[in-house]
Amino acid sequence: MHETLRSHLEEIIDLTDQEFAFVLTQFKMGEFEKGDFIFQNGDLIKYAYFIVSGLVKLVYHDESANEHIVSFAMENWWESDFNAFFTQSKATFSLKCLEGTHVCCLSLEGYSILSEELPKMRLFWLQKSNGGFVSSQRRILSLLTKSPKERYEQFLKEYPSLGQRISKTQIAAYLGVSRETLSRLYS
Amino acid sequence: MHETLRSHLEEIIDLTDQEFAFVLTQFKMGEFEKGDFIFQNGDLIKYAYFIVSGLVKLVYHDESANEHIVSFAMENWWESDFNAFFTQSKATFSLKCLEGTHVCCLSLEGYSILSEELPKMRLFWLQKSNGGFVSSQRRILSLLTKSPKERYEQFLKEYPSLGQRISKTQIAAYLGVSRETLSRLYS
DNA sequence: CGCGCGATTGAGTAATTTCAAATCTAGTGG
DNA sequence: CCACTAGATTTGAAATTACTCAATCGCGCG
Repeated sequence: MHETLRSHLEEIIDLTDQEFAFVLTQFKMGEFEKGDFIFQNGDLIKYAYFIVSGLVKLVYHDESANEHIVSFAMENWWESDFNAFFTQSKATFSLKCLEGTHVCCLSLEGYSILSEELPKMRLFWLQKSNGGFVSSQRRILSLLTKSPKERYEQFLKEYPSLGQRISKTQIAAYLGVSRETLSRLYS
Repeated sequence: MHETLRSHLEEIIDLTDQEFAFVLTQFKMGEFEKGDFIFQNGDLIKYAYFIVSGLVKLVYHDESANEHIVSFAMENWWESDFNAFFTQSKATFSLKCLEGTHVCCLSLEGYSILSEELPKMRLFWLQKSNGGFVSSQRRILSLLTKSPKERYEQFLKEYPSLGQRISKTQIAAYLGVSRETLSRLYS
Protein backbone atom coordinates (compact mmCIF):
# COMPACT_ATOMS: atom_id res chain seq x y z
CA MET A 1 0.00 0.00 0.00
CA HIS A 2 2.73 2.44 0.99
CA GLU A 3 4.95 0.57 -1.39
CA THR A 4 2.78 1.71 -4.28
CA LEU A 5 3.51 5.32 -3.41
CA ARG A 6 7.18 4.63 -2.87
CA SER A 7 7.77 2.92 -6.16
CA HIS A 8 5.80 5.65 -7.87
CA LEU A 9 8.11 8.29 -6.41
CA GLU A 10 11.16 6.21 -7.22
CA GLU A 11 10.28 6.14 -10.88
CA ILE A 12 11.57 9.69 -10.83
CA ILE A 13 13.72 10.24 -7.73
CA ASP A 14 15.66 7.99 -5.38
CA LEU A 15 14.69 7.90 -1.73
CA THR A 16 16.37 6.39 1.31
CA ASP A 17 14.22 4.59 3.85
CA GLN A 18 14.47 7.60 6.14
CA GLU A 19 13.45 9.97 3.43
CA PHE A 20 10.49 7.88 2.46
CA ALA A 21 9.46 7.58 6.10
CA PHE A 22 9.50 11.35 6.26
CA VAL A 23 7.49 11.62 3.08
CA LEU A 24 4.88 9.37 4.60
CA THR A 25 4.47 11.59 7.65
CA GLN A 26 2.93 14.19 5.35
CA PHE A 27 0.26 11.87 3.95
CA LYS A 28 -3.04 10.72 5.33
CA MET A 29 -4.58 7.50 4.07
CA GLY A 30 -8.13 7.45 2.82
CA GLU A 31 -10.59 4.89 1.58
CA PHE A 32 -13.74 5.40 -0.42
CA GLU A 33 -16.45 3.21 -1.83
CA LYS A 34 -17.79 3.11 -5.34
CA GLY A 35 -20.11 6.07 -5.79
CA ASP A 36 -18.56 8.17 -3.01
CA PHE A 37 -17.49 11.71 -3.66
CA ILE A 38 -13.96 12.45 -2.50
CA PHE A 39 -14.91 16.08 -2.83
CA GLN A 40 -17.64 18.06 -4.50
CA ASN A 41 -18.04 21.27 -6.39
CA GLY A 42 -17.90 24.10 -3.84
CA ASP A 43 -15.83 22.26 -1.21
CA LEU A 44 -12.64 23.81 0.02
CA ILE A 45 -9.87 21.69 -1.45
CA LYS A 46 -7.38 20.66 1.17
CA TYR A 47 -5.70 17.75 -0.52
CA ALA A 48 -4.12 16.36 -3.61
CA TYR A 49 -4.75 12.66 -3.93
CA PHE A 50 -2.47 9.87 -4.97
CA ILE A 51 -4.56 6.94 -6.12
CA VAL A 52 -3.21 3.70 -4.70
CA SER A 53 -5.97 1.55 -6.11
CA GLY A 54 -9.33 2.08 -7.70
CA LEU A 55 -10.68 4.49 -10.25
CA VAL A 56 -12.11 8.00 -10.03
CA LYS A 57 -13.49 10.61 -12.36
CA LEU A 58 -13.01 14.36 -12.15
CA VAL A 59 -16.23 15.93 -13.37
CA TYR A 60 -17.72 19.30 -14.09
CA HIS A 61 -21.42 19.99 -13.97
CA ASP A 62 -22.52 22.76 -16.29
CA GLU A 63 -25.48 25.11 -15.77
CA SER A 64 -27.87 22.51 -17.17
CA ALA A 65 -26.46 19.88 -14.79
CA ASN A 66 -24.90 17.93 -17.62
CA GLU A 67 -21.88 16.06 -16.46
CA HIS A 68 -18.59 16.44 -18.30
CA ILE A 69 -15.53 14.41 -17.47
CA VAL A 70 -12.32 16.37 -17.15
CA SER A 71 -10.25 13.28 -16.52
CA PHE A 72 -10.16 9.78 -15.19
CA ALA A 73 -7.52 8.71 -12.69
CA MET A 74 -6.52 5.25 -11.62
CA GLU A 75 -3.69 3.52 -9.79
CA ASN A 76 -0.52 5.60 -9.66
CA TRP A 77 -2.17 8.79 -10.81
CA TRP A 78 -2.48 12.01 -8.92
CA GLU A 79 -5.76 13.82 -8.93
CA SER A 80 -7.40 16.86 -7.43
CA ASP A 81 -8.96 20.11 -8.48
CA PHE A 82 -5.43 21.44 -8.75
CA ASN A 83 -6.42 24.99 -9.29
CA ALA A 84 -8.45 24.98 -6.10
CA PHE A 85 -5.77 22.99 -4.31
CA PHE A 86 -2.93 25.35 -5.09
CA THR A 87 -4.96 28.42 -4.31
CA GLN A 88 -6.70 26.79 -1.34
CA SER A 89 -10.05 27.74 -2.69
CA LYS A 90 -13.33 26.12 -3.60
CA ALA A 91 -13.60 23.38 -6.15
CA THR A 92 -15.06 23.87 -9.59
CA PHE A 93 -15.00 20.12 -10.12
CA SER A 94 -16.14 17.09 -8.21
CA LEU A 95 -14.17 13.89 -7.71
CA LYS A 96 -16.24 10.74 -7.67
CA CYS A 97 -15.24 7.11 -7.30
CA LEU A 98 -16.14 4.72 -10.10
CA GLU A 99 -14.70 1.87 -8.05
CA GLY A 100 -13.70 1.36 -4.44
CA THR A 101 -10.60 3.50 -4.10
CA HIS A 102 -7.64 3.87 -1.75
CA VAL A 103 -5.83 7.17 -1.73
CA CYS A 104 -2.93 8.94 -0.05
CA CYS A 105 -3.92 12.51 0.77
CA LEU A 106 -1.41 15.32 0.75
CA SER A 107 -2.19 18.80 2.03
CA LEU A 108 -0.73 21.91 0.44
CA GLU A 109 1.28 22.40 3.60
CA GLY A 110 2.61 18.86 3.31
CA TYR A 111 3.40 19.56 -0.30
CA SER A 112 5.41 22.65 0.67
CA ILE A 113 7.15 20.92 3.53
CA LEU A 114 8.23 18.08 1.29
CA SER A 115 9.49 20.53 -1.31
CA GLU A 116 11.50 22.41 1.33
CA GLU A 117 12.89 19.46 3.20
CA LEU A 118 13.54 17.22 0.24
CA PRO A 119 14.51 19.41 -2.68
CA LYS A 120 14.35 16.48 -5.02
CA MET A 121 10.61 16.42 -4.45
CA ARG A 122 10.45 19.68 -6.41
CA LEU A 123 11.89 17.80 -9.32
CA PHE A 124 9.25 15.17 -8.85
CA TRP A 125 6.39 17.67 -8.85
CA LEU A 126 7.85 19.44 -11.80
CA GLN A 127 7.99 16.27 -13.85
CA LYS A 128 4.43 15.39 -12.92
CA SER A 129 3.24 18.86 -13.72
CA ASN A 130 5.00 18.93 -17.05
CA GLY A 131 3.60 15.53 -17.85
CA GLY A 132 0.11 16.71 -17.01
CA PHE A 133 0.52 19.78 -19.17
CA VAL A 134 1.78 17.81 -22.13
CA SER A 135 -1.04 15.31 -21.92
CA SER A 136 -3.61 18.11 -21.61
CA GLN A 137 -2.21 19.57 -24.80
CA ARG A 138 -2.62 16.21 -26.47
CA ARG A 139 -6.22 16.10 -25.36
CA ILE A 140 -6.88 19.61 -26.64
CA LEU A 141 -5.43 18.63 -29.96
CA SER A 142 -7.57 15.55 -30.08
CA LEU A 143 -10.69 17.63 -29.44
CA LEU A 144 -9.67 20.18 -32.06
CA THR A 145 -8.67 17.84 -34.82
CA LYS A 146 -10.31 14.46 -34.52
CA SER A 147 -13.75 13.05 -35.16
CA PRO A 148 -15.61 11.30 -32.35
CA LYS A 149 -14.64 7.94 -33.79
CA GLU A 150 -10.98 8.85 -33.97
CA ARG A 151 -11.08 10.23 -30.45
CA TYR A 152 -12.66 7.05 -29.19
CA GLU A 153 -10.06 4.90 -30.87
CA GLN A 154 -7.25 7.06 -29.57
CA PHE A 155 -8.70 6.74 -26.09
CA LEU A 156 -8.82 2.96 -26.30
CA LYS A 157 -5.30 2.82 -27.61
CA GLU A 158 -3.97 5.19 -24.99
CA TYR A 159 -5.77 3.59 -22.06
CA PRO A 160 -6.60 0.03 -23.06
CA SER A 161 -7.50 -1.03 -19.55
CA LEU A 162 -9.99 1.79 -19.11
CA GLY A 163 -11.98 0.60 -22.11
CA GLN A 164 -12.95 -2.37 -19.95
CA ARG A 165 -13.46 -0.65 -16.63
CA ILE A 166 -15.54 2.32 -17.68
CA SER A 167 -19.05 2.41 -19.10
CA LYS A 168 -19.50 3.88 -22.55
CA THR A 169 -21.71 6.57 -21.14
CA GLN A 170 -18.77 7.75 -19.06
CA ILE A 171 -16.38 7.51 -21.96
CA ALA A 172 -18.77 9.59 -24.06
CA ALA A 173 -18.80 12.29 -21.38
CA TYR A 174 -15.01 12.28 -21.52
CA LEU A 175 -14.81 12.42 -25.29
CA GLY A 176 -17.34 15.20 -25.56
CA VAL A 177 -20.02 13.37 -27.55
CA SER A 178 -23.46 12.07 -26.65
CA ARG A 179 -23.68 8.44 -25.61
CA GLU A 180 -25.94 7.77 -28.58
CA THR A 181 -23.35 8.99 -31.02
CA LEU A 182 -20.68 6.86 -29.40
CA SER A 183 -22.98 3.88 -29.59
CA ARG A 184 -23.61 4.43 -33.29
CA LEU A 185 -19.96 4.61 -34.28
CA TYR A 186 -19.76 0.99 -35.32
CA SER A 187 -23.14 0.35 -36.86
CA MET B 1 14.48 44.13 -23.04
CA HIS B 2 16.26 42.16 -20.36
CA GLU B 3 14.14 43.99 -17.88
CA THR B 4 11.04 42.34 -19.28
CA LEU B 5 12.46 38.95 -18.42
CA ARG B 6 13.63 40.10 -15.03
CA SER B 7 10.34 41.53 -13.93
CA HIS B 8 8.62 38.43 -15.23
CA LEU B 9 10.82 36.24 -13.05
CA GLU B 10 10.37 38.55 -10.12
CA GLU B 11 6.64 38.15 -10.21
CA ILE B 12 7.38 34.80 -8.64
CA ILE B 13 10.88 34.82 -7.15
CA ASP B 14 13.27 37.51 -5.96
CA LEU B 15 16.61 37.85 -7.67
CA THR B 16 19.72 39.82 -6.80
CA ASP B 17 21.56 41.62 -9.59
CA GLN B 18 24.20 38.89 -9.53
CA GLU B 19 21.64 36.18 -9.73
CA PHE B 20 19.86 37.79 -12.62
CA ALA B 21 23.16 38.34 -14.41
CA PHE B 22 23.79 34.64 -14.04
CA VAL B 23 20.34 33.82 -15.31
CA LEU B 24 21.04 35.90 -18.38
CA THR B 25 24.18 33.96 -19.22
CA GLN B 26 21.95 30.99 -19.99
CA PHE B 27 19.79 32.83 -22.51
CA LYS B 28 20.32 33.71 -26.11
CA MET B 29 18.42 36.60 -27.66
CA GLY B 30 16.50 36.12 -30.85
CA GLU B 31 14.49 38.25 -33.23
CA PHE B 32 11.99 37.18 -35.84
CA GLU B 33 9.82 38.90 -38.37
CA LYS B 34 6.14 38.52 -38.96
CA GLY B 35 5.59 35.28 -40.84
CA ASP B 36 8.84 33.65 -39.73
CA PHE B 37 8.84 30.20 -38.25
CA ILE B 38 10.76 30.00 -34.98
CA PHE B 39 10.68 26.26 -35.49
CA GLN B 40 8.77 23.84 -37.62
CA ASN B 41 7.23 20.44 -37.31
CA GLY B 42 10.08 17.92 -37.46
CA ASP B 43 12.81 20.21 -36.16
CA LEU B 44 14.84 19.17 -33.18
CA ILE B 45 13.69 21.43 -30.36
CA LYS B 46 16.62 22.99 -28.58
CA TYR B 47 14.97 25.90 -26.85
CA ALA B 48 12.10 27.13 -24.80
CA TYR B 49 11.21 30.70 -25.69
CA PHE B 50 10.31 33.60 -23.50
CA ILE B 51 8.42 36.15 -25.57
CA VAL B 52 9.69 39.63 -24.84
CA SER B 53 7.52 41.31 -27.43
CA GLY B 54 5.37 40.25 -30.32
CA LEU B 55 2.90 37.47 -30.90
CA VAL B 56 3.25 33.86 -32.02
CA LYS B 57 1.03 30.88 -32.64
CA LEU B 58 1.79 27.26 -31.87
CA VAL B 59 0.15 25.23 -34.61
CA TYR B 60 -0.44 21.66 -35.58
CA HIS B 61 -0.97 20.56 -39.16
CA ASP B 62 -3.11 17.46 -39.51
CA GLU B 63 -2.89 14.86 -42.29
CA SER B 64 -5.04 17.02 -44.55
CA ALA B 65 -2.77 20.02 -43.92
CA ASN B 66 -5.45 21.85 -41.99
CA GLU B 67 -3.97 24.16 -39.46
CA HIS B 68 -5.06 23.96 -35.83
CA ILE B 69 -3.89 26.40 -33.22
CA VAL B 70 -2.71 24.86 -29.98
CA SER B 71 -2.05 28.21 -28.38
CA PHE B 72 -1.16 31.82 -28.89
CA ALA B 73 1.66 33.41 -26.94
CA MET B 74 2.50 37.04 -26.49
CA GLU B 75 4.62 39.27 -24.26
CA ASN B 76 5.63 37.58 -21.03
CA TRP B 77 4.58 34.14 -22.09
CA TRP B 78 6.74 31.09 -22.50
CA GLU B 79 6.28 28.94 -25.53
CA SER B 80 7.78 25.89 -27.17
CA ASP B 81 6.85 22.40 -28.16
CA PHE B 82 7.44 21.47 -24.55
CA ASN B 83 7.15 17.77 -25.06
CA ALA B 84 9.84 17.88 -27.71
CA PHE B 85 11.88 20.32 -25.66
CA PHE B 86 11.97 18.23 -22.52
CA THR B 87 12.70 15.03 -24.38
CA GLN B 88 15.04 16.76 -26.83
CA SER B 89 13.19 15.30 -29.74
CA LYS B 90 11.46 16.44 -32.89
CA ALA B 91 8.59 18.87 -32.86
CA THR B 92 5.02 17.88 -33.54
CA PHE B 93 4.06 21.53 -33.72
CA SER B 94 5.34 24.61 -35.50
CA LEU B 95 5.81 28.02 -33.98
CA LYS B 96 5.06 30.92 -36.29
CA CYS B 97 5.20 34.65 -35.72
CA LEU B 98 2.01 36.64 -36.22
CA GLU B 99 3.95 39.83 -35.51
CA GLY B 100 7.60 40.79 -35.32
CA THR B 101 8.79 39.06 -32.19
CA HIS B 102 11.70 39.26 -29.74
CA VAL B 103 12.48 36.18 -27.70
CA CYS B 104 14.89 34.96 -25.05
CA CYS B 105 15.92 31.39 -25.87
CA LEU B 106 16.76 28.90 -23.15
CA SER B 107 18.26 25.50 -23.88
CA LEU B 108 17.38 22.44 -21.84
CA GLU B 109 20.90 22.51 -20.50
CA GLY B 110 20.47 26.12 -19.46
CA TYR B 111 17.19 25.17 -17.88
CA SER B 112 18.90 22.45 -15.85
CA ILE B 113 21.83 24.65 -14.90
CA LEU B 114 19.51 27.34 -13.63
CA SER B 115 17.54 24.80 -11.64
CA GLU B 116 20.73 23.45 -10.07
CA GLU B 117 22.46 26.72 -9.38
CA LEU B 118 19.43 28.69 -8.33
CA PRO B 119 17.05 26.35 -6.56
CA LYS B 120 14.38 28.99 -6.51
CA MET B 121 14.18 28.66 -10.28
CA ARG B 122 12.66 25.24 -9.71
CA LEU B 123 9.87 26.99 -7.90
CA PHE B 124 9.50 29.33 -10.82
CA TRP B 125 9.25 26.52 -13.36
CA LEU B 126 6.87 24.65 -11.16
CA GLN B 127 4.52 27.59 -10.91
CA LYS B 128 4.63 28.14 -14.65
CA SER B 129 4.03 24.51 -15.32
CA ASN B 130 1.13 24.32 -12.90
CA GLY B 131 -0.32 27.44 -14.42
CA GLY B 132 -0.04 25.95 -17.89
CA PHE B 133 -1.69 22.76 -16.75
CA VAL B 134 -4.58 24.57 -15.11
CA SER B 135 -5.21 26.73 -18.13
CA SER B 136 -5.11 23.71 -20.41
CA GLN B 137 -7.77 22.13 -18.26
CA ARG B 138 -9.86 25.24 -18.62
CA ARG B 139 -9.51 25.02 -22.37
CA ILE B 140 -10.48 21.35 -22.42
CA LEU B 141 -13.54 22.19 -20.39
CA SER B 142 -14.43 24.96 -22.76
CA LEU B 143 -14.18 22.60 -25.73
CA LEU B 144 -16.23 19.95 -23.95
CA THR B 145 -19.01 22.11 -22.63
CA LYS B 146 -19.41 25.27 -24.60
CA SER B 147 -20.90 26.20 -27.95
CA PRO B 148 -18.74 28.01 -30.50
CA LYS B 149 -20.36 31.27 -29.55
CA GLU B 150 -19.71 30.79 -25.86
CA ARG B 151 -16.14 29.77 -26.56
CA TYR B 152 -15.62 32.86 -28.65
CA GLU B 153 -16.98 35.11 -25.96
CA GLN B 154 -14.91 33.42 -23.31
CA PHE B 155 -11.84 33.91 -25.48
CA LEU B 156 -12.54 37.61 -25.90
CA LYS B 157 -13.13 38.01 -22.20
CA GLU B 158 -10.03 36.08 -21.24
CA TYR B 159 -7.73 37.74 -23.75
CA PRO B 160 -9.30 41.08 -24.66
CA SER B 161 -6.18 42.37 -26.36
CA LEU B 162 -5.91 39.34 -28.63
CA GLY B 163 -9.35 40.01 -30.04
CA GLN B 164 -7.80 43.05 -31.69
CA ARG B 165 -4.47 41.62 -32.73
CA ILE B 166 -5.53 38.35 -34.28
CA SER B 167 -7.61 37.73 -37.39
CA LYS B 168 -10.88 35.91 -36.97
CA THR B 169 -9.62 33.14 -39.19
CA GLN B 170 -6.88 32.49 -36.66
CA ILE B 171 -9.25 32.69 -33.74
CA ALA B 172 -11.52 30.18 -35.45
CA ALA B 173 -8.61 27.76 -35.79
CA TYR B 174 -7.98 28.17 -32.08
CA LEU B 175 -11.60 27.67 -31.08
CA GLY B 176 -12.04 24.62 -33.26
CA VAL B 177 -14.69 25.96 -35.62
CA SER B 178 -14.65 26.98 -39.27
CA ARG B 179 -14.13 30.65 -39.99
CA GLU B 180 -17.55 30.77 -41.66
CA THR B 181 -19.26 29.55 -38.53
CA LEU B 182 -17.44 32.12 -36.44
CA SER B 183 -18.44 34.80 -38.87
CA ARG B 184 -22.10 33.80 -38.66
CA LEU B 185 -22.32 33.90 -34.88
CA TYR B 186 -23.77 37.37 -34.76
CA SER B 187 -26.01 37.47 -37.80
C1' DC C 1 -7.74 51.89 -60.44
C1' DG C 2 -6.97 47.21 -59.31
C1' DC C 3 -4.91 43.68 -56.48
C1' DG C 4 -4.91 40.81 -52.32
C1' DC C 5 -6.51 39.40 -48.09
C1' DG C 6 -9.78 38.80 -44.69
C1' DA C 7 -14.63 38.69 -43.62
C1' DT C 8 -19.21 37.70 -44.90
C1' DT C 9 -23.13 35.48 -47.16
C1' DG C 10 -25.75 31.76 -49.51
C1' DA C 11 -27.07 27.09 -50.44
C1' DG C 12 -26.66 22.39 -50.01
C1' DT C 13 -24.78 18.56 -47.33
C1' DA C 14 -23.04 15.97 -43.52
C1' DA C 15 -22.61 15.10 -38.74
C1' DT C 16 -24.42 15.30 -34.20
C1' DT C 17 -27.93 16.01 -30.85
C1' DT C 18 -32.27 15.26 -28.77
C1' DC C 19 -36.05 12.72 -27.24
C1' DA C 20 -38.41 8.48 -27.12
C1' DA C 21 -38.73 3.71 -27.26
C1' DA C 22 -36.87 -0.79 -27.36
C1' DT C 23 -33.30 -4.07 -26.00
C1' DC C 24 -29.92 -6.12 -23.31
C1' DT C 25 -27.53 -7.48 -18.90
C1' DA C 26 -26.49 -8.49 -14.30
C1' DG C 27 -28.09 -9.04 -9.91
C1' DT C 28 -32.06 -10.10 -6.54
C1' DG C 29 -35.52 -12.54 -4.42
C1' DG C 30 -39.10 -15.96 -4.78
C1' DC D 1 -34.78 -21.93 -12.35
C1' DC D 2 -37.59 -18.04 -13.33
C1' DA D 3 -39.47 -13.42 -12.87
C1' DC D 4 -38.37 -8.79 -11.96
C1' DT D 5 -35.83 -4.58 -11.66
C1' DA D 6 -32.28 -1.05 -12.45
C1' DG D 7 -28.91 0.46 -15.29
C1' DA D 8 -26.57 0.61 -19.57
C1' DT D 9 -26.76 0.26 -24.47
C1' DT D 10 -28.81 0.45 -28.76
C1' DT D 11 -32.02 2.01 -32.31
C1' DG D 12 -35.19 5.19 -34.71
C1' DA D 13 -36.61 9.57 -36.50
C1' DA D 14 -36.75 14.45 -36.49
C1' DA D 15 -34.47 18.70 -35.56
C1' DT D 16 -30.40 21.29 -35.06
C1' DT D 17 -25.82 22.63 -35.76
C1' DA D 18 -21.74 23.04 -38.19
C1' DC D 19 -19.19 22.20 -42.38
C1' DT D 20 -17.97 22.77 -47.24
C1' DC D 21 -17.64 25.13 -51.39
C1' DA D 22 -18.51 29.08 -54.03
C1' DA D 23 -19.45 33.76 -54.64
C1' DT D 24 -19.37 38.41 -52.94
C1' DC D 25 -18.09 42.25 -50.16
C1' DG D 26 -14.88 45.67 -47.94
C1' DC D 27 -10.75 47.77 -47.22
C1' DG D 28 -5.92 49.18 -47.37
C1' DC D 29 -2.09 49.85 -50.39
C1' DG D 30 0.92 50.18 -54.43
